[in-house]
Amino acid sequence: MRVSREQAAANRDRIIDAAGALFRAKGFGGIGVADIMKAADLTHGGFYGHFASKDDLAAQASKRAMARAAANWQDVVAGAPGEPFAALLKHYLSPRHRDDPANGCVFAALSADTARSGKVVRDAFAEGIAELIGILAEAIPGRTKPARRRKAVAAMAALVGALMLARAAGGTPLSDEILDAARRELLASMGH
Amino acid sequence: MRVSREQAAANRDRIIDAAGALFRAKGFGGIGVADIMKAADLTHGGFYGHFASKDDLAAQASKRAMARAAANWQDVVAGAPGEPFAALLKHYLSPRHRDDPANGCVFAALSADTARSGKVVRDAFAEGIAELIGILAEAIPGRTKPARRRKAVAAMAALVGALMLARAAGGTPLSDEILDAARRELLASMGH
DNA sequence: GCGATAAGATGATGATCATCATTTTAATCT
DNA sequence: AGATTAAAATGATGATCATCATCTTATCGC
Repeated sequence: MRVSREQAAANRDRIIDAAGALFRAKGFGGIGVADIMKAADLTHGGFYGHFASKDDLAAQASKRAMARAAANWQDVVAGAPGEPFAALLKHYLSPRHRDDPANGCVFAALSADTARSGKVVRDAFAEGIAELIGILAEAIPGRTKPARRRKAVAAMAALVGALMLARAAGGTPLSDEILDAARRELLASMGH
Repeated sequence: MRVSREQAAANRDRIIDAAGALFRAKGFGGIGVADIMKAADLTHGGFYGHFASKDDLAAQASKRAMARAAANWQDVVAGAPGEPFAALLKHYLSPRHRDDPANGCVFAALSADTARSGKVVRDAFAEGIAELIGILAEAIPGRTKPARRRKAVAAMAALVGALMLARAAGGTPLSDEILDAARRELLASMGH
């Protein structure tokens, strides 16, 4: 049952979005092509008309999620002109974000899988991480530019690590403690 | 071909160690029971005589790796009485550690998988994280005890996040930059 | 409008995997 | 020593999965 070109493009879009959420929720290996297609209201058959392989889809879904994250961070920064860094902390280290990995940070969800992937995927991730670091560097106070850059890199690592550990300890008191401690210490480290 | 009780215990030990390395290198789902047994120089058949399930093995291997990590951190701290925190940073955020996940930190390797696992696994991980945080808190300067605890929690998150991102960006210049920036900023945040 | 074409559905295929059953063989117990 | 037992090997089993082949049907180019 052929559909229009626009319909097909919309379908591909839905597949990429569904994959983006499911990969983040369950990992690259934790979800199958058939289930992704089902989540996009399609059957598994059409998959290889849209993508060369599951890895191809993973790459596209990751890139889209990274671009969305950058846009999202830009919005948060733009929405809090006085305290952009504090606003980012509040969003990123919230229980809400911790409890919704499917719609959350790609890096916190898929860095481990990425570390085990090929160079192409790792390069793409490095680019995405660098983009968020750039946004952070703009949102951070600091005397010299290299100092701001260094602080931004370290802050990025702290954000991702705190979210990941909070998720790994999910359901224990430590989970909330990690989010709070990371937020407070990061704020303090920026001359609070 | 039956073996002695000690031999069987040694075999089980080798299985747990092999699993600990392979799980860290490839993730819980990235390696099969048969390959783990092969790495322990056994065939797959005896597996269920030693473990109730693959999950059971994953739990035991994780617990052992966490205990080893705590002992390792204690050793590092004891070996650098003047600057225990700096010594931990140097070990943890080294390219050597980044490039050898199979023998490295369980939390950096398996937190994402753990976040997707059941409450039992998450509780075990929370306990392991808390143990390392305790060691960090002792190695950190700070006026009050709660302040040290808070700094330790945040530092733990920063360490794990930096290692994970450095691995995800492995092979790019950003990877080294992350390790360096995290080390320098963490040192600075402890009154350098 | 008609023929070429391509999207999506249905339904293999072969590989991988966790788990289990059976068999072999050596250690432990009496 | 002989009987018992348990560790490990061999070899299913059924499930899941990525990928591909084929078929149907509606769109698009003319």
